Amino acid sequence: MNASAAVAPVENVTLWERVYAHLREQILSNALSPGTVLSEVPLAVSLGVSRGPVREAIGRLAAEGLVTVRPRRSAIVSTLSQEEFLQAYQVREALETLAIRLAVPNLSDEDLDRIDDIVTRQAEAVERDDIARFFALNSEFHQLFVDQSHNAPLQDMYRQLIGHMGRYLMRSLALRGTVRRSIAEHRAIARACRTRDPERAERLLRNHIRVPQRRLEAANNEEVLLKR
Amino acid sequence: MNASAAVAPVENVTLWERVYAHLREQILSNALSPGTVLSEVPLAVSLGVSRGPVREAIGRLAAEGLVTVRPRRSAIVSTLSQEEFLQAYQVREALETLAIRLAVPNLSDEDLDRIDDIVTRQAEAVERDDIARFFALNSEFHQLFVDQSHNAPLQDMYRQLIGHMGRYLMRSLALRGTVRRSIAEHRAIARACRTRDPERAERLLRNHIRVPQRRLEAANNEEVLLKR
DNA sequence: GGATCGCAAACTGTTGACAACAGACATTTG
DNA sequence: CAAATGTCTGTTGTCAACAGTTTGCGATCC
Repeated sequence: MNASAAVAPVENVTLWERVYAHLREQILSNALSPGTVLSEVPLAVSLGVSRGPVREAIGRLAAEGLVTVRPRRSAIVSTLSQEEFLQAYQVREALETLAIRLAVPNLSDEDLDRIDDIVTRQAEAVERDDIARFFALNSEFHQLFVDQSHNAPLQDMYRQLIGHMGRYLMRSLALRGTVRRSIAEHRAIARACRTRDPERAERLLRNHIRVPQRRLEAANNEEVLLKR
Repeated sequence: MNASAAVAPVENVTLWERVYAHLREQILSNALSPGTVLSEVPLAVSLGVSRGPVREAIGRLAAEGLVTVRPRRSAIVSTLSQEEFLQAYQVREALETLAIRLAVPNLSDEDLDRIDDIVTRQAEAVERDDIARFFALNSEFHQLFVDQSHNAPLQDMYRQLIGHMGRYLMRSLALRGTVRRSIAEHRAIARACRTRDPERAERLLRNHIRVPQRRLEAANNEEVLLKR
C-alpha cells in the first residue's frame, strides 16, 4: 500500500462546513448582494438541512464580518460603506507590501515564470474584452505574493480582508480607468521580482495599489461617487 | 422630555456571547493554556448552560483562530509555534505602522496628554517592579494608535492579531531585555506625535517593534529558545 | 509475552421542539 | 384624525435527544 494517506480529505467535511462554503461563495460572487436577509429556516429548507448547521455557518460568516447579526433578528449580508472600503484599501496596501517584501526572496524560477504567465494572460484577456477573466487573473497575481510570503498569519488576514473587499473590487477596477496601465505596472513588478529587488517591488506594488485608492478618494471628495 | 433615549442598552447579550467572552478571557489570560482540550459537555455543565451556546462560542473562537477544531474531535486551545509567532510580529509591524501613520493627524490634545500619562505610569510601574501593570499599559499604548486611526477594518484585524499574540507577549517582553529602553522609545514616539510628524513616529514605532522581533530571531537561530 | 481484534464508553454532529422576543398590523381612545 | 395600545405572526435563542464516529481498554490469539 503506498503512503498516499490524506491527499484528498475524503469529503469528510461536516454539514455546516458545506453550508458555510456555499454561502461564502454566494456572497463573494455577489449572488447574495449586500443587505440580503439570511433567515435560518428558509435557508435550511432550501439547502435540505436543519437549522443547526445553517446557524453555525452564519455564525462563522459573522465572525468573518461577511454578515452582521442583530440579536433576535435575522442576519443580513454586510454592507461596506465607501469610507470603510477606502479604509480597507489602506490595510490591503500594508498587508500586500509586507507580503511582497517577504515573498521576493522566496520566489522560485517557476514562480517567476508563473508571474509572467499571469500578466501575459491578463493582456490576452483584455484583448478579448474578457473583464471577468482579467479580474480573476488580477486576484491571482496579488494572491501569489501572499502565498509565497510563507507567513500563515498574514495569509489568514489577507484572506479575510479580500473576503470583505472582493465583492466591491469589480467597481474599484472600473474606477481604475485604464487596465493597460495596470498591466504595465504588473510587468514592472514582475521585473523587480526577477532582479530580486524586494524594495523596488514593494515600492511599485504600493503605488500600484494606490492608484484606485486615490481615484476613490477623489470620487469621494467630489461627491459624485457611485452612491448606493 | 429630553432625548436621553438609549443611554444603556439593558445588557441584552445572548448566552453564547457571554460564554464566548468568558472563554476568550480565559484563553487570553492564559488561564486556559495552549493545548487544553475544550469538550463541549463538561464546559456546558460547568457554566450551567446547554451545549448549544458553548458550541456557538467555540465556533467563534475557532473562526478567530484561538482554538482549533478537528472534526469529530474536541477543540483544543491553539498553539502558536515560535515561527508563527515571529511571522505574526511581522504582520503586527505592518498594521501598527499603518495605524500610527493614520492616527497622528487625528490625535487631539487630550490624546497626546493621555499618551504621556501612559508612559509616565509605565515608568512608575517599572519602579515598583509591577510587570503585569507595565504590560497592560504597554498594550494600552499601542492600542491607542489603532483606536485613533479611525479605521474600522484595521481595528478588527489588530484585535484578532493581538488575540493570537497576546498570550505569548509576556514572554517576548521578557526577551526584550531592558524595559527602560522600551519606555525611552515610547517617549520618543510620544514626542514625534506632539510635533505631528507621522513619518518620524512611524519610523520610531517600526524600530520599537523590531527590537523583540530581532531578539526572537536571534534566539531562534541559536536554538537556545525557550522551547515550549 | 506481544500484538491484534473487538467491544464499550464518551464525545461530537445533527435534528426537532419549545419559549421568548421583535416588528407589524389592527383597534381603540383622546 | 392622530397617537397609543394590544394582539399576532414570524423568527431567533436555547434545550434535550438521537445517531454516528472515534478512542481507549481488555480479551484473545499467535
